[in-house]
Amino acid sequence: MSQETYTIGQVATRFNLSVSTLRYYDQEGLIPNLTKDQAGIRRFNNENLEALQVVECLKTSGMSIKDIKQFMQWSSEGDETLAQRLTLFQKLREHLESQLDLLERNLRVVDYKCAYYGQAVEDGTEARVKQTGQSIREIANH
Amino acid sequence: MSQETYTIGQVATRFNLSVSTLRYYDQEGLIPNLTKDQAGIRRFNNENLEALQVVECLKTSGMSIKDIKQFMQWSSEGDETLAQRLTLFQKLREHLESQLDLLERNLRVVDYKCAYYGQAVEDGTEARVKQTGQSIREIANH
DNA sequence: ATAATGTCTCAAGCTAACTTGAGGTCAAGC
DNA sequence: GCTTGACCTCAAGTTAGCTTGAGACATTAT
Repeated sequence: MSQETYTIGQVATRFNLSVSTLRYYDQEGLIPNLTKDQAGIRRFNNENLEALQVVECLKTSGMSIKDIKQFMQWSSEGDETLAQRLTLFQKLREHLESQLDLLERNLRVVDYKCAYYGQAVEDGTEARVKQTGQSIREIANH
Repeated sequence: MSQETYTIGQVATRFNLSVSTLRYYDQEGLIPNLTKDQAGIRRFNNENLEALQVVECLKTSGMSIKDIKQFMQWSSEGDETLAQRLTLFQKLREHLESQLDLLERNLRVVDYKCAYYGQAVEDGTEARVKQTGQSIREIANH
């Protein structure tokens, strides 16, 4: 377990976030137990970095800052909130599954569009490929 | 080819969008060739509905209104813009693939969290399951 | 007839998630 | 010793994507 700490600038680089975004997250309570040194400078430790990993996962899964904050609060409230946290992740799993489903359908449509416009560009015109075109719904529904 | 038309309310219901959202889309140029009757009421025909299908696909793939509008404009400019439209869909395909990748990684993390909190709830405490816990990065990277 | 329902425009309002700017501290390098 | 760069706070500004509200017609149900 390393005792090392990192500055906000280092963390920003590592997570590919801006410094002001990190300060905003701190302010919004997404990084529990983040402390400042005697000069008032934020010192990120490993626990903070792990929290940030979770934040990134939740954020890119579509969760709002407010809901992520709620989760972080529950986490710091101990065993009393275990059920809420379980429920949150179960809902998130369902959400992710339907997201994946949607994106896969979209990918099929986009693949078709690539083929369509690929042919059209080859032909120099949309006219021919337009004739044989399928509707989007046909493609999306496999 | 049906000649039928639909009111904004009917379309809103069918697409699960609000009436004001549809008006906003129209205003932003996402629905080419949408016409109004003598009373000034929007009449959606099949072409408009198909455009709306595309809008939904692009939107849920993460494209901005502005970029969707650009695509719709290109579409109505004819064969001169075929190359741009092809490029757009090729980029979108890449975007979708990395989106899918990310969400799949997130799903693995969330699955782990479900198992973690499932056990914790059973135990009545996080203490035990915390011992054996893996780091997020381990899970996300398979 | 009258009231409810659905449509319209146009302008203003709203929320989320940041970003920017002013004004200030501190440590390191020249 | 002074400037540069990284950090700080706090308040205000920004952008996207809608939503809401006021005021007005027109068609349908009672």
